[in-house]
Amino acid sequence: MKSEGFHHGNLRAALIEAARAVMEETSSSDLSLRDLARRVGVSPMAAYRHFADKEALLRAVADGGFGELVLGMEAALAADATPLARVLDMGRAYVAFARAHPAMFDLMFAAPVAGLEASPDNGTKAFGLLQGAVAACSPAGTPQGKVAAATIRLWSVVHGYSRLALAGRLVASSMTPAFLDEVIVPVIETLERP
Amino acid sequence: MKSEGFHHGNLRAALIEAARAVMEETSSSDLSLRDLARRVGVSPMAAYRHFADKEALLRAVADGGFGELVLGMEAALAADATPLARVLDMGRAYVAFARAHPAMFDLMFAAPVAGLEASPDNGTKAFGLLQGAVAACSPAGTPQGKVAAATIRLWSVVHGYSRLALAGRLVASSMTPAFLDEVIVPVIETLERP
DNA sequence: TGTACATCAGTGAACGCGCGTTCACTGATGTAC
DNA sequence: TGTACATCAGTGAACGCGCGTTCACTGATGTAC
Repeated sequence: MKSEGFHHGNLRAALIEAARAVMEETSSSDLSLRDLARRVGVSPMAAYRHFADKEALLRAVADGGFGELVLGMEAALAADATPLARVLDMGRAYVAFARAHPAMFDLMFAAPVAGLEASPDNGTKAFGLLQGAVAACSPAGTPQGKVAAATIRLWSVVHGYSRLALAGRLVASSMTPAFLDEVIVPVIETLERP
Repeated sequence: MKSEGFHHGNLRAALIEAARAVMEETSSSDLSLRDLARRVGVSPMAAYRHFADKEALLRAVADGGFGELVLGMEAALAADATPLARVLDMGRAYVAFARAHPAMFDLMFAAPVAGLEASPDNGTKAFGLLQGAVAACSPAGTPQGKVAAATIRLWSVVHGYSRLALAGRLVASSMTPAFLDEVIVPVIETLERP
């Protein structure tokens, strides 16, 4: 039994979870360290035991978001039989994630990330998943550059669609699942072409 | 001769221009009304003579950004002979704008815009330009829904590519003009297909 | 088995800041007569 | 041609707020002997 005393137990996780909760409530990625501490029932300074500064906390929250996105994409991977169906479902999962968690999605791509090659995060993992799925669709012997371009083409289309939807730039009739498929499918069909 | 006295002359335009300048300097879309007033040499309250509140100022700045984007897209339209080349160049212009003015691009798509159908802005105009260019590529008699999907497909790909680049999610080799073309061109080729 | 003590994980007050906006105001401008 | 006066476009001080972070600190924990 965990005592409810001086020591919190798992403050790090609790802060990250609080951040997630705030974003769901407010649909905004504006987070305040003080507010998170308040919600967890801890003094503002307690956060500094677990994170160097606010920026580090936010990066941890964002990485958690990417982790969740990866789970969704992996589920899509597992659910389908053909490579093309897998890619389509991954794209759908990507957009579904963005629309279900708009503030988190915002945070994940908010700050320009530096040194990503040196220390890959869950975002890198998500990209890797997509790249693998795209490669599986490409004819044997397709040059690596073509696969890279196809991956970014697909990522761009689902990412851009997500952001336009969240920014309120798409009318309602452009946000149905059927319409999304109409947007994505022709891009996927470019994968098999020589 | 404009007196340098009590009255500023064109404070509204000056504030918008200051916002633009701050964003170029800082590469951030974090703007403070007080800071803009300070730069223009005016008291913070003077801004309220021209804008209802900070939000309204930001919307005006963003609309100016969309206006500039429209200019770039119109230049692309005028510069090419074939419908397909026009669309490609518009896509290039879109990405070039985003990369040249990252903070402005951020601001333009920052807040979810409401009531866009009731009062269209320059963003709507940009979308209209793209839609027209896409329609010009489509075979005669292509149903309106197909044109709409194709437009959003293209918009999504250039928008998503821009954002991924700005977020630091693309490696350097994926950000060359040639690579961008490799990303866009297959999407444009989907336009002519039945 | 008991206890001294290093370490861990918090507290709490305070600092300094800059923000958006309110309020009541005043100097400059231009127009009607 | 001169002037009264409404309107326009600013001023300037203040409010109340919440923020990230500093500093010095203390209570809880667990381990070596």
